[in-house]
Amino acid sequence: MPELPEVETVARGLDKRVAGDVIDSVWLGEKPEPLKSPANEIVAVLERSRIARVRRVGKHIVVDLERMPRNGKGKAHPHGQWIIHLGMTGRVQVAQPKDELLKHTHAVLKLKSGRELRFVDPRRFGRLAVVRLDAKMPAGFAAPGDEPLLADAGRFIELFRKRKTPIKSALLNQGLLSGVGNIYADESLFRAGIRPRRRASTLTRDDLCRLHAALKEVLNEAIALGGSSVSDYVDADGREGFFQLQHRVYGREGEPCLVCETPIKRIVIAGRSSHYCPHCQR
DNA sequence: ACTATTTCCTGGATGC
DNA sequence: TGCATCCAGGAAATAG
Repeated sequence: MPELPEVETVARGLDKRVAGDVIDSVWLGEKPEPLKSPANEIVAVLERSRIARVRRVGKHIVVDLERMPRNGKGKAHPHGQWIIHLGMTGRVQVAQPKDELLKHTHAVLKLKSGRELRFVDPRRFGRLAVVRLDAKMPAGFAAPGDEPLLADAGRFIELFRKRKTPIKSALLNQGLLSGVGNIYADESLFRAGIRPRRRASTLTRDDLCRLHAALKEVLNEAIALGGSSVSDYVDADGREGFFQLQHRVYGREGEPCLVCETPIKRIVIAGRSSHYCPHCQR
């Protein structure tokens, strides 16, 4: 499932492949479409726009769009953004028109280069939206929380120290940090030696410092390996990531802890399965 | 202002 | 083999 490292991988892959291309036309699937903006608004912002850049913000893919001046001369100017949230099973494909249309394809963008960008999402948890860059929204889309890789230890402590909720829930709260999901929350808590049910406010500054370091470490390692391919995640080129091979607790219920051989436990916190080592994590 | 719970959605796994 | 049921989970909505 796409969390920060997977979305980063997809965004980098898309940027490499489609930056500079122009969106000629847009097809959106039948209702109910997984949209956040009205369909006509999405079409209006995307069509005839040039893709300046594709990047990640939190768990969102942000496609920065430009328009040429009406007379076609002069410099392109920032115009809007296409925001993609992959949800659980969302994928963005770069395809050729002759390529078979996958079931659950909800959007197809025809590009000037002849290729197509396709949004496919069987489970429909993904969302598409557009932002117009204007006086009301000059800076465009912003995630509600801090970027985990940019927040320093002081900021990290400030975000969590007063929360009475379990630290696992706090890590998943996108309003605090944007981009951490179930896998990387569990993996960072294991590396920091902290039980997922511990109330955030009971953690010492040292605990939070260790967690901050562990989270950055695990996210960076995962990005380096192209993310985790569990469920059906693949990147923009259809390649799987390899970080699932590095998982120490996620999905390992009953298997021996890699440090002390105690069986890994699975509990449910806020409706999410949470994996930890009862011996190594306190 | 927080926190906890429910809901959305479908494919794959499981059980009888 | 076939059908029913359960489960996965990000985030919005709802309830407390």
